[in-house]
Amino acid sequence: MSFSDTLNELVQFSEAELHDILNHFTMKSVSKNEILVKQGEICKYLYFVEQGMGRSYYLNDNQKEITQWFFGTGKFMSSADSFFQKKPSLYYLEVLEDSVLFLISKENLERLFSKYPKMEKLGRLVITEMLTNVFNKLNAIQFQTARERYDYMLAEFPDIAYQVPLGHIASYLGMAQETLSRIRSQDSIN
Amino acid sequence: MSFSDTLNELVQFSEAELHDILNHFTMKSVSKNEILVKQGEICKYLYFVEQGMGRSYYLNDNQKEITQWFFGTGKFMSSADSFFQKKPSLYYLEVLEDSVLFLISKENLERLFSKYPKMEKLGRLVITEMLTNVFNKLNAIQFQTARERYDYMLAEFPDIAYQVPLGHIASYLGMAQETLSRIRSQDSIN
DNA sequence: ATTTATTTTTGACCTATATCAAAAAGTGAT
DNA sequence: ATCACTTTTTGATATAGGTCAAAAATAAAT
Repeated sequence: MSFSDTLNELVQFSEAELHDILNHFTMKSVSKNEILVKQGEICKYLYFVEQGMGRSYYLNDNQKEITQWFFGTGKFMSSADSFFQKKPSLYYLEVLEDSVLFLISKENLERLFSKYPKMEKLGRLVITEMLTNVFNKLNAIQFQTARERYDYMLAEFPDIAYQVPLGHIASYLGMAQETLSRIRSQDSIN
Repeated sequence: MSFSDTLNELVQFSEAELHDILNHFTMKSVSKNEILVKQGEICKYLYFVEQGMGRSYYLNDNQKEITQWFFGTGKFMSSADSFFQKKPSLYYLEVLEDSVLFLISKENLERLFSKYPKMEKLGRLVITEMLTNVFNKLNAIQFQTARERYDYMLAEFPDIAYQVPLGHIASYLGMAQETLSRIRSQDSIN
């Protein structure tokens, strides 16, 4: 589903509105492993993943990368707090495969917000959906076994689960990568 | 800090605006252990905790209560997804001590949103703050020891940590209540 | 095509924390 | 003040999953 379809599904826009809104975004092709934002930098753009996927991650005390979130095709990707509050980002934002993104600056987004009240609603929808998803992950992580967490991953990100390095998924799920490897090998037996 | 002070701190309002906004809310006193929303019901109101505290929780497969979030004085409390999307709530909302709340229906809130664009901004601020907090908890839970999680709790909810039953905190932190009890008894030795 | 680097798998061992059970402490109601 | 009920603590035991180390499989580079 294209960007404009996604927008239109969330809130009904006219052709002209949609056209104008699209014009506030910039399309960008980025290649695999490109870093969009570094920890400590301000996240200047909100991205829409038209095609491809990305992740956010941080470095823990042992400098190990911990994946915080995956952003698949059709999702908005950003370091939300950094973007909206103009604070240094706690996370890296990385593209995991060659991707096409639409990006918008905070200033332009604000312009859209004031021009189209419906955009405010769209913003609220997108961010509450994100909040719900994060709570879901929290519930999965909080009390479930490694096996169950992986099942959650398969359900939540079926497209992503098989396309990114094992280690990224393991850290996302809060387990050692050896554990995830063992879980997967169990699966392939049955 | 009172409700109007909190609003004013997030976004600057005039006296008249503030007065009008306040008028869209209803003040309500609720007593300890009162349930505001049950799992499966639609959460009809957004609450501001003027005084007191509450929590959201759900029942796991063994019918055990799992605390999902604490809402202290000065915070907005709701089952966000249910409230904004009018979907059945996945969570109970409970008041943990005699409290004073300001509540508003979705319809009234929408009215405020369209009347005061600044309210939209406030809404965005509140919800991105929530999102940040949930991500923080996720990071704490994902890879930290029971001891470290409890430290996170003390840092994040210092007021709440000593005022609610141990079991609520343990489930919030994703550990057995026996474990939390042992952590605390370690503390009191030193 | 080889070599080099990266990622995944497998094995052995260990530890943090869960679970089960029972005692102790605390709280509320009559 | 006593009884009933709830919450917290303590002890003993079990286990899921972490850690360390090395081998195997993949992928990337020359």
